[in-house]
Amino acid sequence: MAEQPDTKERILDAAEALFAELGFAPTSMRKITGTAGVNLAAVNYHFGSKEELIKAVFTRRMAPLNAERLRRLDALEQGETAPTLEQLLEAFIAPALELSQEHGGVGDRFVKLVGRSYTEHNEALRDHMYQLNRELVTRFKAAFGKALPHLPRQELSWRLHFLVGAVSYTMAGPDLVRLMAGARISDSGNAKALLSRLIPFLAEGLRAPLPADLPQIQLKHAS
Amino acid sequence: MAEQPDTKERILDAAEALFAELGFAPTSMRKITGTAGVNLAAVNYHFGSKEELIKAVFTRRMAPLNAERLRRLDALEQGETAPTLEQLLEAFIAPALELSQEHGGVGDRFVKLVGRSYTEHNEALRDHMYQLNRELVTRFKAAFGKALPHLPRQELSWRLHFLVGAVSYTMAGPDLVRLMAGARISDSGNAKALLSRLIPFLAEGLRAPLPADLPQIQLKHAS
DNA sequence: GGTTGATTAAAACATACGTTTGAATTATGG
DNA sequence: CCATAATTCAAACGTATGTTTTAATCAACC
Repeated sequence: MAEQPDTKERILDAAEALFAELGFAPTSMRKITGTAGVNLAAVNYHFGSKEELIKAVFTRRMAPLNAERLRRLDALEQGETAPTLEQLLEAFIAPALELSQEHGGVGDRFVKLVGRSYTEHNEALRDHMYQLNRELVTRFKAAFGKALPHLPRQELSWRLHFLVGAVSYTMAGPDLVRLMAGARISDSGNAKALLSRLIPFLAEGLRAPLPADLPQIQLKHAS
Repeated sequence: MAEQPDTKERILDAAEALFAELGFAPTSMRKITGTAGVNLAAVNYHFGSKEELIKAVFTRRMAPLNAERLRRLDALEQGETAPTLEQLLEAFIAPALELSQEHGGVGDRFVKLVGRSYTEHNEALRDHMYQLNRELVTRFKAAFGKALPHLPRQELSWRLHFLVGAVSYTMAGPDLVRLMAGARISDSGNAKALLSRLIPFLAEGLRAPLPADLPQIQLKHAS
């Protein structure tokens, strides 16, 4: 009943890199196994199918990433003063940026992949990501709600949606747009700089006054 | 030298819908021509290849969309007072939302598609989109720069990047996240509501104070 | 109204895909 | 050290892909 740490890991590494570079559909089993230096049948043997391999690629890194995010959220919530928006944003974003610098930039591939997964046309993967992120979303949504007590719940949902969009797009977006800004995220110094750029933008966005002309909701105006 | 407006348009319509629903790779020529009710060879005859068809799908609607955006920008810049951030944002976003409601919701498919195109793994398409958006980006970047005179140029680039991310993700993102917020963009009333939600969020984000701890740039502080 | 060029049609092209098979090989446990 | 399970391997499976081909059909023009 062997279980060497070799073949499966090599497949996951190769798949992760190729998925990030090419996308899921254009990444064939032959490219994956060729890059990994293993036999073509190894993927089906170890993972069952290409679809299951895709899920495994995400699971491997998503679980530790979200655990770290929740660990930081716990730390903030155990402090004496209520966490600020900026602190919550850092707890959410920083672990992803740090992951992107691990292993000499290998993690960057995964972060890119995660951002792209949200717009991928793959229902099974979306379901899987939804489950992987379920607790995370619940916890952070509640925390942001406490930090923005005057914001109606539906408004909060939308703003968090915008937030995730800005973050995902920044991490997953085409290099074209990154280059427009003259920097690469994976460069070590720039991760911190990116964080200190994202956080004020998002924090002020979250704090924005309520839209005046929303027809559908009766707002209780805060005095 | 006939040129009936039929076959090519039907192919474009079918391809647009299928690309938005399934993505590029999983949408086969046979699905496209089958949906359009034309012969399999029609795509290669009229467009040359699948790749060229993809480009054509984007070109068809992108050109009028960006023309409308620039028309509104022109109108704002010809006014007596300098355009506000909110006005610029509306000029940029509203035409896309309006397009999404045209033709009984058919345009919604395209708007979704545009958002997704930014994260698609297709270099040729990215180049094509870059060219289609080149003038637009230049003009709006300059306009935002005038509205935010104290913001360093590089900082502006990043914030516009975040902006595009939030907008694209909102329009293209998985229905999962939209449903979380309890609304569908394509519903007619919600487009206006979405606009009045996005604009304050983005405007305040753009107005956010400069990040304090950026090591790499020497800032000229405005008095 | 026949001729020319543009369009459609049916069929086949070669290639690449994900997966399965069955034997060879390796590691494991008694 | 043999038996047994786990893994690797080369090869083939059937299917689906984008594209091309060749003939049939259609429209317009002199």
